[in-house]
Amino acid sequence: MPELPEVETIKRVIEPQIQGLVIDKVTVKRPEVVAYPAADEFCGLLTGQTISHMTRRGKFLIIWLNSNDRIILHLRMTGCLLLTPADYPEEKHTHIIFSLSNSMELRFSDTRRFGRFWLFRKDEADTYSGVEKLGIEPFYAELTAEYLNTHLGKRKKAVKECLLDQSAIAGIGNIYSDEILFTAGIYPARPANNLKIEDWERLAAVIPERLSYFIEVNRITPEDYLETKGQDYRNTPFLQVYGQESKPCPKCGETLCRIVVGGRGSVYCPVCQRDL
DNA sequence: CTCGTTTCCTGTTCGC
DNA sequence: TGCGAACAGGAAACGA
Repeated sequence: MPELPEVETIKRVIEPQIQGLVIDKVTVKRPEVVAYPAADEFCGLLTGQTISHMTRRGKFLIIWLNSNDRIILHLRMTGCLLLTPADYPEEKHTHIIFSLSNSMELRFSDTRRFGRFWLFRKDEADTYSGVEKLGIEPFYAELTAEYLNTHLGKRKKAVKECLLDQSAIAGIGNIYSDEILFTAGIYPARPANNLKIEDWERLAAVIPERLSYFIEVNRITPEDYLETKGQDYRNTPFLQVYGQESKPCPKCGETLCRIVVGGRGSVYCPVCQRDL
């Protein structure tokens, strides 16, 4: 489940290795993975194009071409991008292969097939992918207590659900919402309209701090990334609460609890994150 | 605008 | 040991 830190890691690993390469051929094995345009058109339009650079927006990756056409992709739950030699063993569930001019291949695999690709021409409006609906990037200066209070402070739903709302803040998923709320000392199921300005202030500070921390500890070399099939950089040793149910709280030693908030499993410390 | 529900998918875990 | 059921979850689509 790549969230902002993992997507940023993938960008940092892949981008330097594909810049300036030409896409010689595109093979789509699962047409439904290409959301727009039709898969054959997707292949046709990309063949022969040169890769300029990559950017990230929330959990989306954008591969820019010299023509200013752009590939947009979302990895969703199990999507994975891997740059491999052409003769490298193919991962199960590989759905798209970009054959590149240095005889390497950029491969997209996705067990659960939730991940999607879009391709937009230069100046073509993106009304499909959802990028346009995203809220602010967590590292932008606009992420202030005032912004959070204005956009989320009147909502009745749980603060955790608000953090997961991509149209408010882009890039936070289930793992890092739990981590952020733990660091901020806020109970995940607490209604957003119950938070005080001090709570929003803590969140405004903790959100970029936690995300940049996890990007930092995520650092991985291209060699290790390929070696581990793009799977083993997931911060597991650094998570304080996510997946740590019934283990002791790293701050106070109390046993961590698990509840379901908005349909998502949520782990928290009943002492450090008291319900008010 | 906001809310809850359903859908998409397969690998893993769980209960009997 | 083996089977089916439940679970995991990002985000769109839907109805209210």
